[in-house]
Amino acid sequence: MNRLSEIFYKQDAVTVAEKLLGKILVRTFDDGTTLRYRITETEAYLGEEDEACHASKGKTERTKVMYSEGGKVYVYLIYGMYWLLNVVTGEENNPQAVLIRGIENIVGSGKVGRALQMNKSFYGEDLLTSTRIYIENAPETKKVTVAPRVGIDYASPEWRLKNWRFILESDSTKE
DNA sequence: TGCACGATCTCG
DNA sequence: GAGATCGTGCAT
Repeated sequence: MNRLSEIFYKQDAVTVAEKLLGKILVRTFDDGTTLRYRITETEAYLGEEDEACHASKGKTERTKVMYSEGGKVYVYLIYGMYWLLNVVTGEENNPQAVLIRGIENIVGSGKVGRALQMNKSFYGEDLLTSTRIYIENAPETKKVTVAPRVGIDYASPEWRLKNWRFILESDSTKE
């Protein structure tokens, strides 16, 4: 096992979002089944100033985990139906997170949450110590495409147009 | 205590 | 193009 370190998660969300591409998301279930997927698409949400970030509304029951130091899981229910998986990044009291939008063969944040059977019990889960979900290191990747984030039309152009969505093209593992 | 809405997906 | 479906946040 080669689990990503606390140092990795303490970087800012934009950096972590790009570096997470190609890393291995590991999910182990109660029956011992383990799923391992390469992360293929992410989005960064950076601080209270970022109008697209849930923390732009300040610290609430839902967003408080983003105020902890990097390495925690932030999950939330969207449209009453899908649990979206995020990774908290940065230092304590600097609310940031990276949304996992896609993993191998599963494109779409809602589908990722469903495939990994996310639920509220994962809120605040520690990726550094958890046995049921964590992320393993993997070689750096190339051919990363950037694009604006999705589903945040409510944000002003300054934030809506930032290229904080990162997509790993297929066959782009370095070496 | 109530109500509007959302970092989505699927079907038609 | 619209419906499914419900916790959260803020107004009442």
